[in-house]
Amino acid sequence: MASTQHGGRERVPPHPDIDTIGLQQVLEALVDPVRRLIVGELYAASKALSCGTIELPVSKSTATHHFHVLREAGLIRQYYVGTSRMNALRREEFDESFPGLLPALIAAADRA
Amino acid sequence: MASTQHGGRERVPPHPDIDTIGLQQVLEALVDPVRRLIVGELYAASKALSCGTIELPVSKSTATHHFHVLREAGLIRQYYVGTSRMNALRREEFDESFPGLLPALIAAADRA
DNA sequence: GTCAAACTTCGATGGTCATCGCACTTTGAT
DNA sequence: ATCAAAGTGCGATGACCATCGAAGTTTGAC
Repeated sequence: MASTQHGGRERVPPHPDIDTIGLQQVLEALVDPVRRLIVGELYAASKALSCGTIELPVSKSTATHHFHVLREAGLIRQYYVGTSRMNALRREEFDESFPGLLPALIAAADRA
Repeated sequence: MASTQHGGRERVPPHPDIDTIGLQQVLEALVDPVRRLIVGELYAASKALSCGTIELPVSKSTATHHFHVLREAGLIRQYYVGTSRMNALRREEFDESFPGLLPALIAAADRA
């Protein structure tokens, strides 16, 4: 009865324009260590990774929440491949709006 | 009866070594907009400012709390001059431990 | 010594957020 | 058509934190 082929909600919610995102939102996203872990993995991989590929110290539902926050903050792009949800860092776009921020954070994380 | 000339607690608590400070602590400090406002003012002033000099949209007791957090995160140095508590950004020290982070944040804030 | 100025400290309060388990959906394979 | 895999959505819960007012402290001025 229900829609089988994306009749209702889109499978992946819309991604925000980076212009509409403020520093506050970005920092709120990146202040969480689990989310920084995700960003770090995506940064290191330099390619899209499925949610399951990234090992996180939290439950699946919590992980979903974190990916959601990162998407809303303009940090990652998400799309489906089969049953897997892929995540890619919006590296260049983000760098245009917040120059130097991501590299500085990655460097600080690596130094530790 | 009580100590008049710093007999008990020090007037200004000790400042942490920047080496002992992690990225997590720094981000927790800078995620608050009021604290970023303080940092921004100190950055722009390029000199120490008393607490009262910086206009903040919060009560005095809350302001005290924010300065406390910034000090603990290694971002500012505090000392007394008379009854005024002065605050100076630990700009160069901080830059050594977290290169590029402060400039990136200031730039992002200015862009808005 | 008295007073005001400039902060600090203390508790209390309220809101926000990370976390979880469980039920549900969608997809691909058998 | 079944089944397993991969995530999502939904309360509920607990912790943390920004905020305030009121009382206290320290200093400089008169």
